[in-house]
Amino acid sequence: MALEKETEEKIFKAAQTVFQKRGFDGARMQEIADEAEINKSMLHYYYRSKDKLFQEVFQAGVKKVMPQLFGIISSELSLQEKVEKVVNFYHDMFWENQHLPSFVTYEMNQHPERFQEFMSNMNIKIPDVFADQIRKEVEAGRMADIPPRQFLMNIVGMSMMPMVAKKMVQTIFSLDEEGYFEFLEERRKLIPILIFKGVQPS
Amino acid sequence: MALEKETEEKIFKAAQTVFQKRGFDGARMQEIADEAEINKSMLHYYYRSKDKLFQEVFQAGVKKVMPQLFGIISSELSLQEKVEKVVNFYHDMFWENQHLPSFVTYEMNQHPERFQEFMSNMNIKIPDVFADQIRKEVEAGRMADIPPRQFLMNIVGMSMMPMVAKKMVQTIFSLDEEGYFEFLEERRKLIPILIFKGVQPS
DNA sequence: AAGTGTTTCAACCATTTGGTTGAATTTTTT
DNA sequence: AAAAAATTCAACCAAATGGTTGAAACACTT
Repeated sequence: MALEKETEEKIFKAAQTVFQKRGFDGARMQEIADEAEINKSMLHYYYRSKDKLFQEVFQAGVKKVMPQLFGIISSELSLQEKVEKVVNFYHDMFWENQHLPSFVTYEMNQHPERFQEFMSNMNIKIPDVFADQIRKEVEAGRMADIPPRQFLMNIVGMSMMPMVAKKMVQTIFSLDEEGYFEFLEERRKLIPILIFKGVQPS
Repeated sequence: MALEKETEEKIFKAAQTVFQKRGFDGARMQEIADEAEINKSMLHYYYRSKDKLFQEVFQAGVKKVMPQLFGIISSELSLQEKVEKVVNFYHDMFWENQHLPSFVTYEMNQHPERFQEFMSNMNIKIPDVFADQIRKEVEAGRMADIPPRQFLMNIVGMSMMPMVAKKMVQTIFSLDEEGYFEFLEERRKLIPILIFKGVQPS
């Protein structure tokens, strides 16, 4: 039982590594087996097919991102704190899972049908508390009128884009690994300021 | 000779459609042939291999995006006008090439080596005129101090992210095709305002 | 009309790939 | 110690896939 769980986990982690790096179409079962240091037979012993293994990896990926995001914006924190928390969450998560943002984004485009149901099952919608918070700021004249979905898109776009387009950013700005990380740390501080100044009333 | 060019172009356009939609690994030569309404033999008659065909499609994709972007920010327009032009360029280009932003971004991550040289050959770096423009605004106290690369990243991130993550945006915000397009048109107007308010001096 | 390049078609090939099988070995449970 | 489960290995299979070939039909140029 101890070994059993270990192996299943080894396989799963290897699958995460390979799928997130290569995508579904680019991933090879043999590479997953090698990465897990087991043989191909074991893959099918624990997970019946590539498809099934992929689904679990993908869903785990979505679960690692979405609940946290919606957890933060559904909380009772101030808007300011929410923005900072979301930005920090994306940046922290990215160090541990460099390919995750790109992976989830891309595979979601490739197989939307399969996962829209799965997404609806989780509580994926802009929470009232978040929309209300923005409306209140607008009515108090402390914020320009902006649709909550656009406000959210600003935060996510500003944070995720440089992660999803890592190699593009590195190439255009001539950044090695270290320079790229500095670039992201620079952004981490800048984004909340930008977001709020950006919606000041004019 | 007339037919020759036509066929080569039919193949190329079909390859664009299929590669941009499915990615290199997901694309099938047979599907490209079907899309072009010719048979597989012709693909190899004009383009020797999948790899070669892909390279041309990818490079054409990069060329459709990068020179325009850098053309705009290298021009003699005001900062304000540049931002508006870039945002409009991304939004206009996207209607015609819905998969292009996602395609270029993703494939660049998958095969960075192959294309970094190609990118250097084009004049891909932040032009002095753009950096100077920002520096001047900062020194005049009309703008908060912000690294030019971050300023550029803001524009591109705000514009491209909802395109690259189309299905994610649609799912989270419950948008059908029409609602999604409205969402993007809403953004087209919002982004320049946000960008400039965001960097106002405090 | 002859010759050249283009296009089709169908068959073919080698390789890759996801998946299977079954026997042998090791580990865990009872 | 016996039974059950986990693991390995190597061989195997069928389907998919990128690519090739060669002959026949067609189009275009000269």
